Amino acid sequence: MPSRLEKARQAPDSMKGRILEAARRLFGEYGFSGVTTRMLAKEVGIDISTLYYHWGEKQDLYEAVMADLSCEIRGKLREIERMVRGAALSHRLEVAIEVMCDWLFEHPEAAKLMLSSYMGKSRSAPDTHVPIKEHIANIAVAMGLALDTAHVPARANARVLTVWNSVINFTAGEDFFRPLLGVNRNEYRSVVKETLKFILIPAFARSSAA
Amino acid sequence: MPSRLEKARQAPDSMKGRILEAARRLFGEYGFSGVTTRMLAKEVGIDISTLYYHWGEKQDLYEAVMADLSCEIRGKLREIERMVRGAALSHRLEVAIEVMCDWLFEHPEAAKLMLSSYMGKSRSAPDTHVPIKEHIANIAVAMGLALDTAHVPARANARVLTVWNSVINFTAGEDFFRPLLGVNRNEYRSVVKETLKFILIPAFARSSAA
DNA sequence: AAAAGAGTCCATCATTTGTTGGAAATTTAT
DNA sequence: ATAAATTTCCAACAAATGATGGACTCTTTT
Repeated sequence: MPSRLEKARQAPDSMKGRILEAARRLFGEYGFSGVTTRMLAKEVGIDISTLYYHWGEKQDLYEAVMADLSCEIRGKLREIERMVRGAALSHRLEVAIEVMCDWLFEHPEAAKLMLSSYMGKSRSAPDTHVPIKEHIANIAVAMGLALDTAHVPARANARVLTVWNSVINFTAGEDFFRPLLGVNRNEYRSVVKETLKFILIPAFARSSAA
Repeated sequence: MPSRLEKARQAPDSMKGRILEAARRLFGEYGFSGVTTRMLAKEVGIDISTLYYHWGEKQDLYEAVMADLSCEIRGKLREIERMVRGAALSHRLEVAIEVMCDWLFEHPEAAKLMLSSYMGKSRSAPDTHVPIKEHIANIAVAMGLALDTAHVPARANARVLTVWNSVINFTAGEDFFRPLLGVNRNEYRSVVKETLKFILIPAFARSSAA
């Protein structure tokens, strides 16, 4: 039996990887309690016990999904940090919004999983939050809102969180917001990016000029 | 047996009202699938069948919760509209943020319910979204982003949605964000308001001056 | 006081759900 | 080719869950 504490990424064509991928999609769509082991097995096209064989209990699988996601987010943020290092603040923000939106629009489950991780308790106790705290602190420093990641003022963190949340929201909620705006997929994506830049950049540009 | 299509608000001391209140709290906290009829009954301190007697199936109760919430939101938005009618745009925004935050901080389940209504599908089909579309359009007109509620550009709606979502997020996610900022309840509330005003007002003030 | 009605609870049922043991099938090693 | 290990499926179980019928209690009406 394969280890359940496996940290390495799963090959997407392996059974273990296929299960993880389906779990991510379904957990993102219906939440932890909204997904049954039978739904998962059916989605992958396998028997329930095969699922248990690879990942153990439902909660273990959920935790694996969150750990995997967390790892991916961390990588993405580092990538962005590398891209904008040394640039002007408004340019940094613009690139960050652009890149995060592009990625999250292609992985809406990721945004949904993070949202339910922030907002939702579950009586079945998968308290596996994505460890976003460090990332927020890093971004705050990168944006010049703080001098050192160990001492970031609450105000600075709150400002970063506002940006972060706005991106997560529009990507996670596309199915609900897009009909509301009456636009197609491509239009939605460009309107969202435009709006986020329009709203978020001026505030920070001003504070950086001051 | 009382009608299940009852539209009027329930007296908060009646059994039907107490059940609705508990349902709102629990559905907000754990989501539709995360709440069992037994949890609900226990929360109110009654038997399961009493619950069924008053509200029928679980889905009916959930829909009642959402309808009630929707009604309350509508009232709150009208109240805000009345308060800021005729004022300058930046003042309108400030008051709207202030009042909505105050109310949602006192009713965090409301914010959580709306979020899960936007983001989450459920296989048990309570597709009862809060009809936010009209409200967003009204706000857009009130903010001078559109001339008439029937023809609001997607851009305008998207901007209003950004504001709306930011407020919802910080109020719904207090339990997660507050430890992250390392502040107490009162500090959190004031930091959130300050941050929202700091970020959201400049963008609109600029566009209004142009 | 008696009857009618409304509200609550107990016991129970049928399904769903998480989970497991063990047999069959498939792959890998010898 | 044969044995060993790995992977998959079938069948089943116990607990949890949504839902209901009927008895009991309390209030209101006549």
